[in-house]
Amino acid sequence: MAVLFPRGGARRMAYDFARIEEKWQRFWEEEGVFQVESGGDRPKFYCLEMFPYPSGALHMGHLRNYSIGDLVARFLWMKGFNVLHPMGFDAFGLPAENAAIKYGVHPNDWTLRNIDQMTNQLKHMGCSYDWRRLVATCKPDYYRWTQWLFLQLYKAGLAYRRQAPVNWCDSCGTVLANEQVIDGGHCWRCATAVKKKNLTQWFLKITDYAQELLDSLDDLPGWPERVRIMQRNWIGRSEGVRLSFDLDGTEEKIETFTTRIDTIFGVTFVALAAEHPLVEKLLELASPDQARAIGDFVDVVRHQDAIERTAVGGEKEGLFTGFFAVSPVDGRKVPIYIANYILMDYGTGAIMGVPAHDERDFEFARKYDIEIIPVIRPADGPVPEAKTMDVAFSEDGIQCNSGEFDGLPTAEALPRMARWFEERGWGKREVNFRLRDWLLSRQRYWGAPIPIVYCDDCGMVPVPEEELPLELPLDLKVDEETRNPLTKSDSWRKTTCPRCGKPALRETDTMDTFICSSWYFLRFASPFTDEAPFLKEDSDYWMAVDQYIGGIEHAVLHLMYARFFTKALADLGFLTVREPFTNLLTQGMVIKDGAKMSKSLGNVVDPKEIIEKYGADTARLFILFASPPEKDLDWSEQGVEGSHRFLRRVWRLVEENLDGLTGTALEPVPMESLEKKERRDLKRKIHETIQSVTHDIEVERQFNTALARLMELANALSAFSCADDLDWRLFREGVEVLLLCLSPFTPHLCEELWQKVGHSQCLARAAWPEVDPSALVVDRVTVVFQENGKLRERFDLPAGLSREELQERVLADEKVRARLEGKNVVKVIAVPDKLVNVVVKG
RNA sequence: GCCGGGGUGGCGGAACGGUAGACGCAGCGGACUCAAAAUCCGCCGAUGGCGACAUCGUGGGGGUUCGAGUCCCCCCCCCGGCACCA
Repeated sequence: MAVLFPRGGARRMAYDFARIEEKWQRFWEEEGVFQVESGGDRPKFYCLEMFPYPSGALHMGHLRNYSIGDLVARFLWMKGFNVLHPMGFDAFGLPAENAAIKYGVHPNDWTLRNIDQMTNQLKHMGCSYDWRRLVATCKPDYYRWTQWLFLQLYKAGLAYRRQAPVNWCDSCGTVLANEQVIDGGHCWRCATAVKKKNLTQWFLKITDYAQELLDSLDDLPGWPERVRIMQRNWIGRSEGVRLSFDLDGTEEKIETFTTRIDTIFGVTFVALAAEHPLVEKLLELASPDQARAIGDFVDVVRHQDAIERTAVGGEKEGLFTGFFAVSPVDGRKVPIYIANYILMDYGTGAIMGVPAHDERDFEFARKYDIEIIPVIRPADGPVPEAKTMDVAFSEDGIQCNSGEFDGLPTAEALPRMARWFEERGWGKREVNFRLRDWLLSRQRYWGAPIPIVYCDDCGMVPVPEEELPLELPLDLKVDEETRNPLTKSDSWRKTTCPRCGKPALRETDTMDTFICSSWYFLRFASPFTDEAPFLKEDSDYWMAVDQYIGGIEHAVLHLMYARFFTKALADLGFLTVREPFTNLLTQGMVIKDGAKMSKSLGNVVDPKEIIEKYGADTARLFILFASPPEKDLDWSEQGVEGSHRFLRRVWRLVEENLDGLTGTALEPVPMESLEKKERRDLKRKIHETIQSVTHDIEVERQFNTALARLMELANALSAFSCADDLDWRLFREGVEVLLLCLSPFTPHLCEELWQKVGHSQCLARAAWPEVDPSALVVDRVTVVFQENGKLRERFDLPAGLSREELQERVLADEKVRARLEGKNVVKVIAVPDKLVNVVVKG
């Protein structure tokens, strides 16, 4: 302890976190400490956390997300940046409707009440948000601009309506975008198995940006590699050749797509998806019996479960149509099948079957006894025997049975044969993507209405921009039967055509809420304007988001959509940047008892209770200390207590030494004027702490190790005893560095203690401490002596000894000499300030 | 199957190719107390030894190196993503 019995012996105050936290939250708010404007001398920094859905209460994932964000925002302000750190609510969505059905509350009331509650909770966390900039996507002054942006995309041809087989979730009562179907065909929200339905829906042309979305992933070195890989997988680019086969005896052509044009000489069949348009043609051309067989088969396949049909290892089923296709390269006639494993969704909905070199085609050919022709052999082996093959040979190899291409390795054959095809006009090189257009319609009430009117004479007519927002009527009742009351409301549906004035009908679907969250980060830059969704001067100043923080679950949802929006808005001239988020941090989950916290497992810990019991500072400290941010975090009540204990020790460290601290000059003592070891050690510790904490936060984003260093500093300060004024000056320097560096983690406690030691300026707006390089000078080091790399002795030696000097001094030591007695020393390795390793033989 | 990320004390987790286990939690011993809580001090990878010490130890097996948790090769296990995508 610095002082056992504090001077004056006055009764000291206990760490009353509730009082302190309330006091400083009020102070920050009343003084407008965290309000920021664009411009000024400081470089800008935009720190953003994924905004929450207003479910009613914060959960641990939020607590973690926002603790990390607030740490970054506060740290960077102290480092000299002009930090934009806003918060809002992703407020449209299904839970509000479910609550309406269950509790008889209107979704709007339910949502607004939850926003109030959660805003309150966020304020109790002590986060440094500029609350003036709050946005809620369900409010007309926000969705007005969501609708406006939709119309801009519509005008640009990026929003369109068409009929397509789409994903339908029975439980949610709406369609879903492809990204929202996970785990082999389940709804991302409720895990219900989705169905395919043929519906006319609104889409956004995200596929226009597929190539750029893929390419510019390389321009995002600040993103975790795994997120970029997930997006790359999702976009699923593949290069190949589109080629057509003639339908024998007709003028019809069958378009196929292949990435393995090098296997063209091995084609032994052609297969069509059951939904392929050519199937209709075949029905016309076929004999009545054949037509019946085809019709029956197609019916069966079309009714097969979508998931089952696209699952690996699913039973392949096909039917020979009785027709033949003609191969363009050699005029061979091969049978045409309809097969359940061919997807109309991908490529052309028809394939060339090469069983020798494709696993799926192989399985199919064996089942239906189709010929197999190997055209590639392994580089180091013979041509596979068609009769005895038991798996397809799908690797690279050497061409054979391929005419003029025989002997070429795959890597060469592929481009050459593609060129050959193009030259002869048989096919065209083509790039295919797995990414599909974004289905944005939702058959739900609680969302932003799609601002389109359908007129018998004029067709689709956009609602005029000056009439926006097209407000969602709040006087409709949401219940189980009328899932989307807009469809039953004449006052909503019946309108007049904006173009011709005749009676017309409104669109009753609303927008996917991911649309709302695809541009909210832009609104934060211009939250007050009613002229535009955002002002270019603001977005030019603030964008891109320098640090974005959120859960990995949005790797291919929100994060892909927001990238698409940013690019589209840039092309429309509204934005300069083409990528919204420069650096991305994906935090791990909060785990308890080895499993994700969930109601069904009953292992949920409510942040509210933790904050009430221990305070926000303790909750934040624990969550930042228990694990590095990207890893999952194991919740431990004992760990929370440990964090609380640490804060009480910091409190006492200041409180019990208050007289000494305030009775001394606020003037750091330079290292040069310190001679005593204890003083030099403490001075060094203080500056080493600044150095490593800064590095851990700024470069490594390892907040847990930063805290470990701060705990060490606190321990060192506790162990230091002050005898004279020089000691107190040093001690005070240490305490202030501790408070400054700890403040982004536990801001309330640090503000309070900062004030106690005599500062009148708010700590949140103080400057981050600077490292004094002269204080980092190391006097003595521990050098180890090793025998064949094994640790034998330790020595405390002056730092900076030369290689030779070090070796000499260590080898001269009595214990070392005794150890080496009679041994044959082959080699000595000396590393200054580290070790001396002796290689002995025998 | 393909692509990522992991595997270190009882637990969460640290370690520029150079003292493995920082920091914390739990545990053990002690101080203070009538007692408890709180707090403080000490110990805390395993095995053997009273001890100084010794041996082993970062999923398993090889290798490179004076020296490997860290680099290379092979294998096992866990987590995540994609997957009948032509």
